[in-house]
Amino acid sequence: MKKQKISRKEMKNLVEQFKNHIRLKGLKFTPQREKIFKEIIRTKGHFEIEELVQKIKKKNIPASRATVYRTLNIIKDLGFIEEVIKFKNKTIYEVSIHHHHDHLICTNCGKIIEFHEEEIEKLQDKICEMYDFLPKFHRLEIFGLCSECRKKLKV
Amino acid sequence: MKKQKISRKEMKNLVEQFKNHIRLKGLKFTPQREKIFKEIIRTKGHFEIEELVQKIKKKNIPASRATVYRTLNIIKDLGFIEEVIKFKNKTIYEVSIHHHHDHLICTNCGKIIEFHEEEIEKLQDKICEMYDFLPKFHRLEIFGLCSECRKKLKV
DNA sequence: CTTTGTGCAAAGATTTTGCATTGCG
DNA sequence: CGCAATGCAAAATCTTTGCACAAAG
Repeated sequence: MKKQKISRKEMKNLVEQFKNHIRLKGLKFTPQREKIFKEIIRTKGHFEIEELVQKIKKKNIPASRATVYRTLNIIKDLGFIEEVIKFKNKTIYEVSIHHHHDHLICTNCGKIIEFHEEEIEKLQDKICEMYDFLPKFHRLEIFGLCSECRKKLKV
Repeated sequence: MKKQKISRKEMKNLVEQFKNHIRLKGLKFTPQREKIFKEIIRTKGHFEIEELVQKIKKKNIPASRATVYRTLNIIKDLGFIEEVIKFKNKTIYEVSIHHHHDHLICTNCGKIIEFHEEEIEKLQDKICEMYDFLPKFHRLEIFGLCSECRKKLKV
């Protein structure tokens, strides 16, 4: 799975969106919020809060742990990042806008393989229609053993 | 979605399984473990730890919070309950053996609608084959607005 | 009897919050 | 300027752990 870096233009766009959303809510657009948002967006994939806090500390971005948590919640409420999954005692976030895939998660080594299957997406839409349910996003995770662990464990 | 109660026979069977598994691991089968296990199994669907702790307290089952946590982890390792999902700050467990369905989760009211779609299951198997991945269990969750909240919010 | 389990309270880990101060709009 | 955001440290949650005692096998 190739991860192309997000373009400068794309990022600018997203930050603009974020700014608008934040202002619409009567909140303020601060340097901290901008930088935290950018850090998150750059995470193409999954991330943990602690990881983010460390990254921010390392880059000398002036934002306290409390601010990171608070900002994270705002960004979540605005829908830029997705609800959390918890696996093996680690809480993992995902960036919604990058999330056009589902996951195979190895319960042995923790590896996450991404995939995308259009047919499944279609079936999901069908189900939502059946239940008159308006989907915002979804996640599909299959837990099991990856190829390597299978060999190692001989199963 | 109808929830038939688990039969006495079924329960006995499961407890027996649990006992065997636990002994195979060189662990001991204690009254606390049995009772906690039964409480969990009776939960046809989703449950939170705190809920379980309270239920146990209310029923005067002699098991401390620590024992509940410890037992929960054993039961999880043995595969009777599934990895955790975290949504809206609540950590939710699921009983694997009851879990033959997927979920529509309303992000507004928190309602959980269960569904099962054989086609999706088949497609998942196909994908696992493609990646030489051995599936143990999966979860598919679609987040969005349920019929009622749609009407209420007029979307 | 030996080894593991239990309860308790304390320690860890993670996330939230009160308050004085700073800074966006 | 006024109201919201920030930083800090303290508080609130959630979960694990050390230790002395109890109980399973």
